[in-house]
Amino acid sequence: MTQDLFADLPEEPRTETITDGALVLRGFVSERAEELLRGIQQVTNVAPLRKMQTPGGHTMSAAMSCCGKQGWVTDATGYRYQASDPLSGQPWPAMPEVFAQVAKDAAEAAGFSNFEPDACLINQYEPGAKMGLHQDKDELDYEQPIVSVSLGLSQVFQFGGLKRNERPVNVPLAHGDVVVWGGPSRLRYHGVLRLKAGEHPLTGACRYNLTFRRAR
DNA sequence: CAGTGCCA
DNA sequence: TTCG
Repeated sequence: MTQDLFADLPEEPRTETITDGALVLRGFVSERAEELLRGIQQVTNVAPLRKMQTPGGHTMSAAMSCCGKQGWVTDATGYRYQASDPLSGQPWPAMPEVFAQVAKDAAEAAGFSNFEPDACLINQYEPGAKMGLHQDKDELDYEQPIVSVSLGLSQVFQFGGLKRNERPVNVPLAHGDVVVWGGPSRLRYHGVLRLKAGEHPLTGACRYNLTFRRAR
């Protein structure tokens, strides 16, 4: 007869606090990952991933697309949310059902009830791609949290302070992890370090990040 | 106003 | 590597 040696041990903590109002939900979407990846495929078939230009005239290293009522874009004009894809002039693809559900569930698990995102930014990181420290501040209502889903290769997330000069903490994020931040942490600087080369059985040589926001 | 990039 |  086999004994369950772990039966009496406390369950592995699945939730980690980064700061007040910022949590990592480890493996929160593991079982819905393939469905999420199919959603990414559907969206990017219509609104292709593209590397956008910063207002300063530089090309971002992460390729981006969007779905939902609003999409985040950057070009020479600046950062903004807009309802249409500048590549096609068409509305962004609708947010797949599973996207909205995952975002709501994760926000709820982190203590933010009734989160209804109207924007989902899809970031694709290939080896060498990164995202410098920045604040998400193009949204109207800072009472609404940010929900960030990691799929594929692991990448180091940096979570800093309300000022750029505060040293960020490094948080390695793996496939299936979700980060939720809001409240006093809503405007904290954050970013990701360069992606290291690797292979993931579901995504190959890249990482996807879904960032859910209430833009309006 | 620039800017999730870049330089010193 | 940290800084603005």
